[in-house]
Amino acid sequence: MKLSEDPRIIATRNLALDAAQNILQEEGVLAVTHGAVSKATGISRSTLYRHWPRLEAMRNDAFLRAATSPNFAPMTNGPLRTDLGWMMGKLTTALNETPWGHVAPQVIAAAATDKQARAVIEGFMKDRIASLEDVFVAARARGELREGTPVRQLIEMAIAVPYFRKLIAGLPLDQEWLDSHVDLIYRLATLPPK
Amino acid sequence: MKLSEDPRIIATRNLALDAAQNILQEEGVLAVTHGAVSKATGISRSTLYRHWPRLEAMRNDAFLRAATSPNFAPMTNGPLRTDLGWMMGKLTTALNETPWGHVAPQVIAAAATDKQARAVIEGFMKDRIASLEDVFVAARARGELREGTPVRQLIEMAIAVPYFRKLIAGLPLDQEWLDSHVDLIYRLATLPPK
DNA sequence: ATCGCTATGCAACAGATTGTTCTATAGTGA
DNA sequence: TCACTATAGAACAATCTGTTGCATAGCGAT
Repeated sequence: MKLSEDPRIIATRNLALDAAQNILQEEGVLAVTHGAVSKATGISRSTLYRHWPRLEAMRNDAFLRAATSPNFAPMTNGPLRTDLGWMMGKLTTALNETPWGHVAPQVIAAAATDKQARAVIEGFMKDRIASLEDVFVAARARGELREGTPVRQLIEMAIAVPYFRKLIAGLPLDQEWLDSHVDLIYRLATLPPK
Repeated sequence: MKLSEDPRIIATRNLALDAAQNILQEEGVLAVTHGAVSKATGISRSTLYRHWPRLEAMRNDAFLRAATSPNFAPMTNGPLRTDLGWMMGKLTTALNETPWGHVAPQVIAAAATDKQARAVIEGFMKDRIASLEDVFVAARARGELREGTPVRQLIEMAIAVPYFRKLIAGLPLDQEWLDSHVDLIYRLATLPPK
């Protein structure tokens, strides 16, 4: 058997990372310490040091746990307006209802100095961009997009606004906003040539 | 004379806040402590405690210093495309060349729990939105905008993308990007009715 | 049920950091 | 020159960090 399958290890690890993620989103990266997690969970400090001898590793695991989110398999049956609405709905839900929405600002702040935090963000963004790209590629294959549509730019806009609203401006991502946002992106995508 | 005019106080305060701002952007909010600033500046800890008995106040002063930026007086002579380019250029420059571009992620992360950090962000955003609003209002007065143009939504998009690129995605804000971004916003603003 | 194996809890420790208070020194304005 | 006060520095208890050694309890296998 693999060592990591010992149920005691699993339990300790899960309990610790849940608490770490909590501390991360409520007090910031630097507050995630062996001592703080120990106090929050009842796990003894020495045990936590055994699991994560380097504090950085524990923080990174907390990042990763928060960034892990449900599958983003794109729907590309068309029409574009429908696919777009579905994908943006998924993205909005992830920001609204998973820990990522709360932890992301902390990870972003940590990315200034922490390579692993930056890697977490880049991986996350790459996924989102790829999902939307699939939607646009399928739309183009169906002939819904004219030549020269700035797909990358549209994708960036589609993602930037909800992130900006949620993480930076502190504005809600509700259904009404979502509809008008998707509508604007869609109109931009199907704009006649200049 | 006012106590605060003693040159020793001014000097100590400036030196300390410069260092605090530096630590803020490089190591995060929680790293800004009396001890860290003392070590960075040579100012003795006891002096720093005299200036800011509460650590929170020192951090907030560091936030404010970073968020203070050059005047954003809008240019509203028209045409809209020109005004828009000018304003977005100012916003981009501020993100690229002032401390705000580096400190903002830390302030945003701190805003999760720190009311003053949130106030700093909200004030900053309100300024930016108001500046762009002036541009659109002037354009409407000149008859450049049709009725029903979703100005608030356009402003949000205009601001969201550069913030997203710079703070979240880690992408550059160069001239080429700026031109195509302004172009897209302009086309959206002057879109024919559905 | 028993027996190795090992993860955990607990206590102890040095070193660093924090918040506080005191005194001596040095810069300030009159 | 003189009174005032900001600063530096030292000392202190309290807390936090990183590490180690040992006893206990849970695990899988026989």
